[in-house]
Amino acid sequence: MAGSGELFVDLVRVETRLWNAVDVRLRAEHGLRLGQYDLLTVIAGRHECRVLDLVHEVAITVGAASKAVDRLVEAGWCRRVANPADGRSSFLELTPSGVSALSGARRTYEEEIARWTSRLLSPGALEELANALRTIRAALEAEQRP
Amino acid sequence: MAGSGELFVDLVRVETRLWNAVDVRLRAEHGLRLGQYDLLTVIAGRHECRVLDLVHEVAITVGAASKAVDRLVEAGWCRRVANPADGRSSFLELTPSGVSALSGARRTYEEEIARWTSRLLSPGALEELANALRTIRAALEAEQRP
DNA sequence: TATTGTTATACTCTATAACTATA
DNA sequence: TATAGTTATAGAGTATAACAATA
Repeated sequence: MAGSGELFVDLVRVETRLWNAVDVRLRAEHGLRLGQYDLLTVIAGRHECRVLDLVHEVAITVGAASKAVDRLVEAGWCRRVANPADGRSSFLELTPSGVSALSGARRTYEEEIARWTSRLLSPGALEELANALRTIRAALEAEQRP
Repeated sequence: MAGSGELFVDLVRVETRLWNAVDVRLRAEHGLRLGQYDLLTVIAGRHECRVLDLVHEVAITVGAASKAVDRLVEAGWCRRVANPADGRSSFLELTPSGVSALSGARRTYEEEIARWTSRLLSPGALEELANALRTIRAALEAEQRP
């Protein structure tokens, strides 16, 4: 049990610094924040994505998600379309501009992450890391699921 | 190179959810936020800790660090003492109340993190994960060093 | 002139909760 | 009554920059 705390500190520091490194490049080269890139990717990857789906996937509050979507809409990358089955919610869809912003940013995103992962670790160590993170993520989401 | 993006998303989700899980328990059981626990640990672990040392260790801005220290002082966990060698900066020190808050919180912190790491992965997988994170952290800090 | 730290502005996110509309 | 989402408040973070004090 001792030592897990150090592991967590390393996890937090890596996440913070890697997030910042990717964010700096996305903002400079594509005018897109990493948080927005993240949301656009979730919207693109779900069939009928609602605000609450973003909340559960990204683990932010409903209010923050609602305002973040406002900013995506304002930037022209996303729109709300009526949900015919439930008048309380809308489905979120990328606009053509959103699709193109996302695909332009993806190259930078993958490249910067690869600099600190696949170019730094052996294929075996990378695979182990990916497996461990998947395992922990699944356990956390199983318990924290609403 | 493809697939590193997924790894990063898992890293971010694990960090967010694990941070939240620990933060909830620390606030409920010890009246301490995880961000404050983190700063107090850094201060406790450095001989003559200045505000700029927090900035470099935790990767926050100078303004945020200065205000965070104000709140630690206000809570009675920390004090600024004059730096005799440099009148521009102070050394940060834990008060007895800060030392006891930290040691009380440490048990909860280690226990909650262990739930999602050492109790979830084999000793070998845990060791691999710790090594990978240490490697990536060292590389990021070497490049981002001020 | 450069460094350390404080302070200020504007924006984003947090927790929390009131509120509307719909199921 | 419960759920989906919007809106509002206060507190804490971000970026950015002006600023004071000291090196």
